[in-house]
Amino acid sequence: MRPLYVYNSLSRQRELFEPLEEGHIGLYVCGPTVYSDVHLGNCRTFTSFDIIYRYLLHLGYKVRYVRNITDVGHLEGDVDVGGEDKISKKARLDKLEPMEVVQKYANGFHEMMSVFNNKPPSIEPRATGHIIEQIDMIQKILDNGYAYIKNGSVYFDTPKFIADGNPYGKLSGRVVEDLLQESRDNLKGQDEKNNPSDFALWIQADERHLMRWPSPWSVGFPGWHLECSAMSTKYLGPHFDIHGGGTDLKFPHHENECAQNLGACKESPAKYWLHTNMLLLNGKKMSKSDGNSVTPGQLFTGESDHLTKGYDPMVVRFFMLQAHYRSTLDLTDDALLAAEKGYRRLMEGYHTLDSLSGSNTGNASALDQEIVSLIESTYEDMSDDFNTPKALARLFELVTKINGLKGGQLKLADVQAETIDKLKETYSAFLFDIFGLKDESSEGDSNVVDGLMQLIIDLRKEARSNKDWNTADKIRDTLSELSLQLKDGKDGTTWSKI
RNA sequence: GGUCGGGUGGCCGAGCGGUUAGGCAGAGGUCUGCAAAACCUUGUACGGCGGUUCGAAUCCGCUCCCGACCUCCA
Repeated sequence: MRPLYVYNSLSRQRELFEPLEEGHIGLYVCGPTVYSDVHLGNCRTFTSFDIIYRYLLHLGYKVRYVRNITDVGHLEGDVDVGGEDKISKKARLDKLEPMEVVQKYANGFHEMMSVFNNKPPSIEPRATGHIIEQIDMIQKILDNGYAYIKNGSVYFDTPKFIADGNPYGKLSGRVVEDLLQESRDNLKGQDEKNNPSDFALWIQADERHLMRWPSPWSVGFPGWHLECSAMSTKYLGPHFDIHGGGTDLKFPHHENECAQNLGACKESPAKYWLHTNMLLLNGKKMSKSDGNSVTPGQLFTGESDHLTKGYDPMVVRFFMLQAHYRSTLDLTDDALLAAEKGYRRLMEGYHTLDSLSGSNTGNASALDQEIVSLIESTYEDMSDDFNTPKALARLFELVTKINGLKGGQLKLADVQAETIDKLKETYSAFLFDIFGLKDESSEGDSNVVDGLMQLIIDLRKEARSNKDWNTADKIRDTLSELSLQLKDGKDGTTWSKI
């Protein structure tokens, strides 16, 4: 298998990827909390991991991809300052059952994932379906002495954990002394926790809370950080290959996951931690409150002050591919406009390539070697921490070759038939299997429309050969008003939707 | 305030010690009844000031901006 390098947040270095078990990979990604419509930033994160997942599969690994759905335990604000469960709050405000809220937004989330052509994970566990596992894990942490009970709630004891030499702060780069110091400074009398750096594992709930379960400590609900630990352990074991999520989850969520796993199982959950960076809008973080925000829906329809038009989901996906997953990506109308054209060029390249066929079985020429080496580079770039922008650049260089072969600037006779086949295989593998793009132009057009268009094109051709420019231009202009564009080429006229 | 990341040509965005990134826009050209589209070719760059080096966008120091996290966040 081709060597793969990944940037590990834990070591802050690019490392050679070595699975714990030959040929198999356990991948856990923190999923969404389903209390409102999917955020566009979520879409970038899950699309990034979708591409990672797809590439691992393409390399031949058997991947168990676990991505949870958080349907309980995610609080707004902190427990001790009256933080309320996000799902529970939404249910109360909308007068719905919590599970109605969960179902509604989980459905919406799945639809959006499908619109972006993201593959579903192998397992999509929900927090509410794993209350028993979470209670078990809390008990283990208590048994190991890293948690304490206060008024029916259970808290993780960070000072004790640190005092025993455990690496709290390693993943997120926090300095332990600072965390403890900060804790002492901020400690106020009314806090239920012994220490502000402690976090809730189990939260006692009163009758107003809609989602409550019995536990050895109280009727309540689990803390947010715990679910991921419990579910990743259940489905991937206490130590697995890759844990992913957005970089904003590094602290405290992922740091606490590490602590919980160490506290319960004495093992750090993942060998490699991968973090995706944020999506910005016009250079700033998206935020609903100050209006700097675009929903996926608005992006597709163009109904937003930030956009001049709507964009196809595949254009958006292509746009995301143009940046590395660890870099912030700035969404602007100009950038999307550029991405739209680039995406079309890439797809056109695919169609052009499809129409080429090699017949040369002779020796490899310089051009031949150039193409083979570009193919190889595409794989190398992708294997270098999933560098999609670089791999994409190689593909565009191949487009130039493909167009040259089609246009006659390059000689098809110089390229071995075998190379053309390999090029076709690689090109389509990257476009569709790895990058997960879809060829929208070939979808949804019925035979009737195709037939009618061909008839119109034929009639116009007749008019043109009679030098009846009025008729020819009238056809062209009318179709143009219907957003149908005619393209007069050397080999006849083709059409497409604008 | 603390921690971390970043400032690359008109825009987006790779690269991170010597090589053309790539896409879009611009310019020139091919094709064409005209136009559009498509295709080909092509210019422009590394926030500022110092330093290390034969050589720096890439390393070091200072400085100025920007962003993220530190509290729910993908």
